[in-house]
Amino acid sequence: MADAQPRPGGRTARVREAVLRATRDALASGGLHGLDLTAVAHDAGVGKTTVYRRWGTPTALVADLLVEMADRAGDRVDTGSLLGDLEVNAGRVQRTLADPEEGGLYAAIVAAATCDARTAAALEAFYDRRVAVWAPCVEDAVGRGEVPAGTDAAAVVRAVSAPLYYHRLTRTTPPGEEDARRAAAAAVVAAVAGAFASGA
Amino acid sequence: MADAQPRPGGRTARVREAVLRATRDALASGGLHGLDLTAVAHDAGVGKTTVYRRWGTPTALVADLLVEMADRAGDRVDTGSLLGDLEVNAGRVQRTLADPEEGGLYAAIVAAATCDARTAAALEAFYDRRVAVWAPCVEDAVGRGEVPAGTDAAAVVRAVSAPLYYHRLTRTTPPGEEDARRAAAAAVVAAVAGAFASGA
DNA sequence: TGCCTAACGGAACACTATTCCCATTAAGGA
DNA sequence: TCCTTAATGGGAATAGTGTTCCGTTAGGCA
Repeated sequence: MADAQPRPGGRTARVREAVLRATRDALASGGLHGLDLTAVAHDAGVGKTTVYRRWGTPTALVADLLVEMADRAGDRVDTGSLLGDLEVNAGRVQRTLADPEEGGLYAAIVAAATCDARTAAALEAFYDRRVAVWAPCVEDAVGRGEVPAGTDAAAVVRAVSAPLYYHRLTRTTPPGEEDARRAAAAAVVAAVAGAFASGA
Repeated sequence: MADAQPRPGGRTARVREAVLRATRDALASGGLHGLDLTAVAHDAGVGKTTVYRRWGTPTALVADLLVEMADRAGDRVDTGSLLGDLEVNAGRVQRTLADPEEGGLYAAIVAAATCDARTAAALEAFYDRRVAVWAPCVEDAVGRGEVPAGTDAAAVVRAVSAPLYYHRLTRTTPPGEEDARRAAAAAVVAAVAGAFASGA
């Protein structure tokens, strides 16, 4: 997104990395409300003019952070069964959301996306990439005959994350391991029953 | 929450109503970012000092709005089957979230809750009330033998809303009727299979 | 190695959000 | 009906935040 720069050399790259790290820390600890560009610039050790010129608004900063985060998305696993794969996925999502810092970061990013269309587009792209990484689990399950052909793999993957995010965003206690197991189990059962088949 | 006032008579109540209405409109059209207390006061036809004195912050305004919204939560339905009941529920949630104004309002409220603990508590209370209204659908289904005894009714109700909210918050296109049907169907299938049983 | 220019950093500037002050209004009770 | 006082409303003062200017630094290239 911001990589087509005429001079993306050493200093520019270092500044971006430092600013995004400071942005990440600020979001994790103070949420979207605590994202002050002046403070971010100070924590990153760069002039605030630089932050204003290159990003301009808090939400643009979040959008760029999402681009970087997408580059670090973890790989899928292959346990041999859909339930096993999705339990691993659900566990990772649950631990991320339950962690005070990481969970706050994700909540703040979702909040930022509600305030700005570009950030919303970046968030969608971020989850599209994560879903694309895990969708093969479902496709493999189709190949093994675990779930019906025509199953919407992306929908199944999203069905695992959905209750965990919903829990994190609408309740004051974070989701636990039990919630993760339920999320995976419910998604698998529904997928097996054909609830995510495109024709149904 | 703000009802134990020494003099909650006519004027005070009218001011609160007008301010909350203006808050609702501002959130629906401009999101949390567009919630300017001065503008809210002007639109409500009250002095800005009043808004600052009684509420103080945008998130406090949202928290009070949630108290009022909880008082207007719609009733459950009784179609005679769990799937029928939850399809109605899912349809209402989906239409609410897909509506540009209403959907924006809910997204903004979720965003506000990520910024402030009191607002988060109000949001949780709001959904607790809505879940409590619909949980009897699941309990009735247990009574009819549709789903196993020991099923966590609240979890089933939340499982219907979760994918619709997740969709609204993480994607740029709103959830559609097909998503609502899938959400209800998946929740029912999972509940029938015992995925929401407390023991499992 | 040295030039050219993009990118950066510090400080002044402009603007908006918030609070303070005090006159005015209208609940609630005798 | 009148009195007491909580609550409101408008405007000025203040604080805090966002924006811009301009000199300095350091990539990129010959």
